[in-house]
Amino acid sequence: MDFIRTIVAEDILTGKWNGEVITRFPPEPNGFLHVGHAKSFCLNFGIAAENEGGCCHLRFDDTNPVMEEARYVESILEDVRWMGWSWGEHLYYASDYFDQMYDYAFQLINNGLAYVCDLDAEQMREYRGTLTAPGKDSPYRNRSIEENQDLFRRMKEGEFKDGSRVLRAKIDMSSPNLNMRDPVMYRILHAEHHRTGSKWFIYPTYDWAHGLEDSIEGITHSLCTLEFENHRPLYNWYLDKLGVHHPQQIEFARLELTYTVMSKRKLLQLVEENLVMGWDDPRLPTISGMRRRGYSPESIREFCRRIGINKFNSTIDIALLEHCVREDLNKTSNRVMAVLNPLKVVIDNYPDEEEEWMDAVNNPEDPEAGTRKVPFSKVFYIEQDDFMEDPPKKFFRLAPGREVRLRYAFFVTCTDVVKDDNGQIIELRCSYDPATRGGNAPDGRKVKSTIHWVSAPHALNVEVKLYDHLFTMENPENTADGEDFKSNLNPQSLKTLSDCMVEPSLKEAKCLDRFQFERLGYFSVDSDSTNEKIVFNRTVSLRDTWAKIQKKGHKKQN
RNA sequence: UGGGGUAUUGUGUAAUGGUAGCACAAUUGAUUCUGGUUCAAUUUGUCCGGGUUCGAAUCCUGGUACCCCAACCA
Repeated sequence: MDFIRTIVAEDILTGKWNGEVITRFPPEPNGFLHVGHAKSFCLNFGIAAENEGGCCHLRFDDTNPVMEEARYVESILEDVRWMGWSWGEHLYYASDYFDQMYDYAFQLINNGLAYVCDLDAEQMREYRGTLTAPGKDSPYRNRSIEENQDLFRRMKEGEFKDGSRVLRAKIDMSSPNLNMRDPVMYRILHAEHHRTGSKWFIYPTYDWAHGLEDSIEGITHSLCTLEFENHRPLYNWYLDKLGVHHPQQIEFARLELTYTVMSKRKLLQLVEENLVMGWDDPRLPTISGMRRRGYSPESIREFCRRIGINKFNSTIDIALLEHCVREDLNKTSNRVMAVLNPLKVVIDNYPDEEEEWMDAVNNPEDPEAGTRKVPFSKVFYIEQDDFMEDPPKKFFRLAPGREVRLRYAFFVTCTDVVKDDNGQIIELRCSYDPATRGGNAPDGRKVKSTIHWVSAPHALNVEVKLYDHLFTMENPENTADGEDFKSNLNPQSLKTLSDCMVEPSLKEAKCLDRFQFERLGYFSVDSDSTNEKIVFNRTVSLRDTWAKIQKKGHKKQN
């Protein structure tokens, strides 16, 4: 149990909130959700679900109309729902509280705790002081309550230009916590809001609004990330001065992952500069990207559970995410045979027009998944990597004179290698043993390897997209002088294979369907698929000990 | 530099004064009609220095390192 759940459990035991647990997930609709957000909403919805009567609100923190768009609201709703969480009746928008917040602000003005300040942004920075030096009081700090009331009302009416005035809390310009040095509560913004339209000319800042949103909704445990720890005294101040419900804020560390970036700002940059295909690019750690790539919600939730919750920055190895998705997909996805880089094979002693339908197990991890028939014929494809003319010691697959098993079919022996004028291998000739039908030899002889295959006349031609890490560096921020994170983009992160062969059972595959291509990895049908051509995304490869052996071999040679 | 946080194997995370455990990664072996899965095993750790105690990752004390804060972003 993590430290936050421990606190919640204690609070229930002591009856701190009358045993209630009300959490919330408060995204700003200024971008798509990523797996870091998943950590947060799995925590919030998770805690609510684990406690009887608990509930978790989904609230859009839409206080800055210049950054926010309705389409982001849509995507966030879809992503949270897809991840398996439901907010029930509890869908809220900060913008629904704008009137209430305005009243609260007036309350502070009436009590001499807030004032309208005419300093511009640069002047305000000068007056704020530095980390070590205290700030100076604004010359407008001691306006009369009446003048503040009048000015603030006129700010709301839209009388003043953007940036000309703000409403500030009157706290302490010499506080060692810079957030307490008379922070801005309202700024003038003549901007169209995606929900309130042109009703407002002033918008609350996050610091003013956020605590109020939690308070209005009766949140008990307000869970947020570490950087807001410094803001907690300010939220406390607002809530105490207003005398309203005061949730308990608890901070935890953001998720960081190796080989990727996790800030909405950077993701936006990649999208806007067309360095990726969009917010749902399968290489991105966005929920929509991971969905498109073939990740299951279950695997992402399991990942979020395993990484834990803490109070210090840490970077999780992306291998853990990959492990979680393999673990889930191994149990749930049906096996099929697909050849990514085809090499034609002809069996000389197999009848020309013959076709046989072999029994294949759909999922050895799940007997319920049943079996299917896979067509076999004289000409088929195998993986180029499954043949070597001059194999090293540890290579177990097909080679001249060697016998291997074709999965669910026959034992075949390579008898000849056909090459083109350039010496490239273009075809293999084999003989087969009819007695091994189904894949077992009656005499009990063994082969070192079983390889997959796809019958040529029955094959479906498809496109496959292979993905690698988006960045070449574990930490993309680790850059040479004068470069930014984009200089670490991996030019090999997407590899498109347009001439792959898959077994005919895949003809009916629908968008987002997941499969294991035997011996290769997990693949999912991409939204770019057409009636003419199915496109598959590789979600993640299978663990590949042969690749490791090869790598080691290379290292030894070099 | 003022303030607020945090330090446990390569990476993450447990242990709340009593054998430093688990997962991922790595390595080895067994099983296997997927070089997959499964199973078994191995390697590596309490930021540093003092103190209290029979006993300290945990308590005290002094250091060190890292993160956050000087947007009218969230």
